[in-house]
Amino acid sequence: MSQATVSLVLGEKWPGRVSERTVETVRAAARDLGYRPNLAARSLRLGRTRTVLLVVPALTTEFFARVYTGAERVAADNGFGVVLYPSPEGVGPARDPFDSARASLDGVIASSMAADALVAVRGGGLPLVMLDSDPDDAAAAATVNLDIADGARQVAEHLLGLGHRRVAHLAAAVDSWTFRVRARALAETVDGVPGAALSAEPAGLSVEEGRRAAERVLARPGPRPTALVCDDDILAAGACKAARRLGLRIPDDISVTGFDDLALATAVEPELTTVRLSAEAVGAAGMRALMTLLDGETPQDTVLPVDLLRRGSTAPPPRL
Amino acid sequence: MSQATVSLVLGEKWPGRVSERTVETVRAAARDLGYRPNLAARSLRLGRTRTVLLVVPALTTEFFARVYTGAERVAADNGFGVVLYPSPEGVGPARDPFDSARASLDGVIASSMAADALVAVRGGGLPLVMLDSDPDDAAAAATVNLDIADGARQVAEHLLGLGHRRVAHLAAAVDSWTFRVRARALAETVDGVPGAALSAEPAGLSVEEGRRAAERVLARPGPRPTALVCDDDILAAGACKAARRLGLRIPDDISVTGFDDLALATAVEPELTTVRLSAEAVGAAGMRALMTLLDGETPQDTVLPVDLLRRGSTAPPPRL
DNA sequence: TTGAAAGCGCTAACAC
DNA sequence: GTGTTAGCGCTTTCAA
Repeated sequence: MSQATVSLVLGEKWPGRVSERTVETVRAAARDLGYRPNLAARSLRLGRTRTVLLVVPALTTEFFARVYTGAERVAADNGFGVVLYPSPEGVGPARDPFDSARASLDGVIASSMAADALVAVRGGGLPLVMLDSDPDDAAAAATVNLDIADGARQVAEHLLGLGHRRVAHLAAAVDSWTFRVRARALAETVDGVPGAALSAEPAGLSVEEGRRAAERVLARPGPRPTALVCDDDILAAGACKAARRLGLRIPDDISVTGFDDLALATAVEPELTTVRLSAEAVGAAGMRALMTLLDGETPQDTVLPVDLLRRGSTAPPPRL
Repeated sequence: MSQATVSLVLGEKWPGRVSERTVETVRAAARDLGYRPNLAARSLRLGRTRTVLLVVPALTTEFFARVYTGAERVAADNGFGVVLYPSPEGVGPARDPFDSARASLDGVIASSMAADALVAVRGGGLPLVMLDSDPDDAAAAATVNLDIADGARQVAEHLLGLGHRRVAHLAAAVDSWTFRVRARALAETVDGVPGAALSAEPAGLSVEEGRRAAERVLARPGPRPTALVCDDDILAAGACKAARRLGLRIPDDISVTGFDDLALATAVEPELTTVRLSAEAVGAAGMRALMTLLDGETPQDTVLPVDLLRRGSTAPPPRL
């Protein structure tokens, strides 16, 4: 029995070339011997690795863990593996993502938030799908976005509809497309209502920094905002803590909104009004786009819808 | 210039065999050409892949995302890559982890909670490090544990010291060593104090299920427990919600404790008294043990210390 | 100090 | 319908 025959059978390329009887023999032998193909050899021969790199800013945020989960599922369905490159937070020289990924790669999916790693990724010359990033960016063969602008608009309209006129935006202190979009859509919507005013305050992406930013906002001279729009749920949790420390009740005295709908959003009291972003869908759509690309076709840019979840942290502003 | 010379230089095996001048020439050329060694070929030749599989129950829980982060850091320092196998939650046939990992593997690190995947892992014949699992388990060449028993004891002593005598345990409905240890240590400590009683209530690992379990506990006939010990912070967040729905104040009417010290623990109000488990340290120690194993040495079993963080969710029980 | 050559395990083209 | 063979890119042994 030759190697070639075995390869044909195990690669499901035998119909019309190998007899049924031989096929059975091969399969039985493979099973009995516990045969496992050597992936390194296969990769070497084929020049493809069936491995994809996913570049995310950090895994410890539930959001990107979910993105990974969605991406991994689709990859597995296509016989691909996913290697993660969590771009190092803060200081320290970013390791070369292509070196860190011990495997050779067939393609890359990258979040726009993993800014540090992007330069290297762009230079990689590999098929690239960008997540949640500027669709006009020429580097990516495809982009998968959430309709973040619509989400921000829905938040603003919800709040304005409740009667809020002084809104403060706790804006993520991260220079990334997704946060710029939030700020712009929010500003446009609020500006569209006479007498409504928006202020912004930058905040690092943690509960603690969210709390401090909210305290700065609430300590400002002049009339206090009646609603705090936060760039994500973590910030919103921090904002709630700040409000409570100052003796303000949520939502009676002040409304708070988040983004993402993390587990956190329903763990806090009151539950957060937030914009649900389906992180798993982002990961899955990103991987699907990359698979299309690897098949030599051109994937469509995807924009995934988002919904506003009205929960307990928003209400009409207090009467004067 | 031959392949061999280049290989020697790039593999840092040249001293005494290649002239300094040639070394420089090779390095310059490699840089100019942007040469990247083909890992598949190297793996094929060496029979080792410098890739490790990390088996975790789910990434979307912050805890295991942190374990990955710690493991990945140590792996990268040793020139290894990490492939994740998040064992499928709930139903569905578990894919073969060795198939899912597209690379061939040099070793495996597995959490005891990823029960489904374990059978396949054990059969792999690869060096295996188990995380947070029974040290008597013979399958693993090494175990890395947290001193969970000590954590549970500290929680119990803290509560007993505050004067609590009726304690309920919201026990994770997962059959895993780590949770059995918590239950046992808690029971032993409470039993050591005359007049103190412990009851247990199983709960799925989510805020919602934690809330329901706590509601069951608090609705039981007879005197209400004055403290709720929860197997993790997520459950504790649910328990807090249950208490509040019943009009109980935390910690005045009832104390609540968690485990893990997730971001959630300080996001809720009041902040949770909890046992800090350093998930990153677990991942890092696990990877270090595996590296030792791959060097042909025998790693020590590791037990990492834990600390009780006393925060706002515990206080003396209400006076009768 | 450098080069030539073998071979890791696989797949695909081609010969039988 | 099956077998033979070349060669993917690398490391290592051995010869020059």
